[in-house]
Amino acid sequence: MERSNHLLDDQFQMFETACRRAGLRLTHQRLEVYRELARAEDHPSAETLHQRLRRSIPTLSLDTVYRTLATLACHRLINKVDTVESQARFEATQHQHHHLICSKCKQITDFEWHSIDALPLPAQANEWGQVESKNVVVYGLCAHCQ
Amino acid sequence: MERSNHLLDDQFQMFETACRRAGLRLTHQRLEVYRELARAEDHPSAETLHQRLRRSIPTLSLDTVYRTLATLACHRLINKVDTVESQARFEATQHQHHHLICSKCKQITDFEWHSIDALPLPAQANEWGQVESKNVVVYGLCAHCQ
DNA sequence: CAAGTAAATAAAAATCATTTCTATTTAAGC
DNA sequence: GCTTAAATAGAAATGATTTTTATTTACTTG
Ligand SMILES: [Mn+2]
Ligand SMILES: [Mn+2]
Ligand SMILES: [Zn+2]
Ligand SMILES: [Zn+2]
Repeated sequence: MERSNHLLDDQFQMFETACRRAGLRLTHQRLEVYRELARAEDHPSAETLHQRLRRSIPTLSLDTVYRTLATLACHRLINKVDTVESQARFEATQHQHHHLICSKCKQITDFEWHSIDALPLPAQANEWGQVESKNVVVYGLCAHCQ
Repeated sequence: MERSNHLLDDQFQMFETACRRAGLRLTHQRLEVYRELARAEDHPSAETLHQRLRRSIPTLSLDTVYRTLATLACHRLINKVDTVESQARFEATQHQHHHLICSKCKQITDFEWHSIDALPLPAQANEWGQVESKNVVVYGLCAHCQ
């Protein structure tokens, strides 16, 4: 289930290019925050990411993690995930997918649903405005929490 | 587009019954918080609701609004809406629907999509655990913000 | 490959959203 | 009406995130 290093390297190359295009400097911290998020499969919060990164960059400050995540989300290089939780959660992947969220343990799991992706929105939605994204959020109890 | 007073009255009767069943006291504040939320069509935050309610109940405290919303959400009498925003937003309606969220003005609009409601989730989701809810969140720019 | 410069960082303080604490009030059962 | 546990108001505390400021650093230009 884990993405290959090769694919991650590709993603990382694209990230550096995208930063340059966006006029964002390639700082050590920024690269490492992105790399850690890209490696993660659990939609970590800023705090979680900070804890993980401290092992390799002990001086990294939490506000830098927050600032970096905000900057990257603003440039659409990462996504802030919709949840009902107090801590915001993030992901680096750009592939179209949806979320299963456990009401109990708050774990967020990706899933694919191509028939939805292909289905056009109802007329009401198109009249509303210009659609940018369309995602399904499923709540429930994961197998582990039942 | 506004719900009739008759329907609101019905909803309100059901709310009182549900509170009794849940062992929740029918306090003036609780009834008014619910009534104000049921009347609202804009998925207000706790703060917004508090501002509106202060007109009629000047002594109502903000923490009571927060506490009440948390209690009612816990008993499934209202919903906390999934968003990427910092302030939590709420709705009283229980009918199955989905959300259009404007990335700019953050306005949340309801829409219906019956073909999705009827469509079974992919196998991957059913293996994940016990599903409780399934909602679509659409981001984009509303007509007004374009 | 040195400056020069604007952007980014670390650390601390501030702010915003929400929760907790405590004394007081009140709904509901008797 | 009286009792009692639940709910409220107001204040203080907490948790998450943002802002401020002085310092450092990536990238430009000569
Ligand atoms: Mn995801
Ligand atoms: Mn709604
Ligand atoms: Zn779980
Ligand atoms: Zn808008």
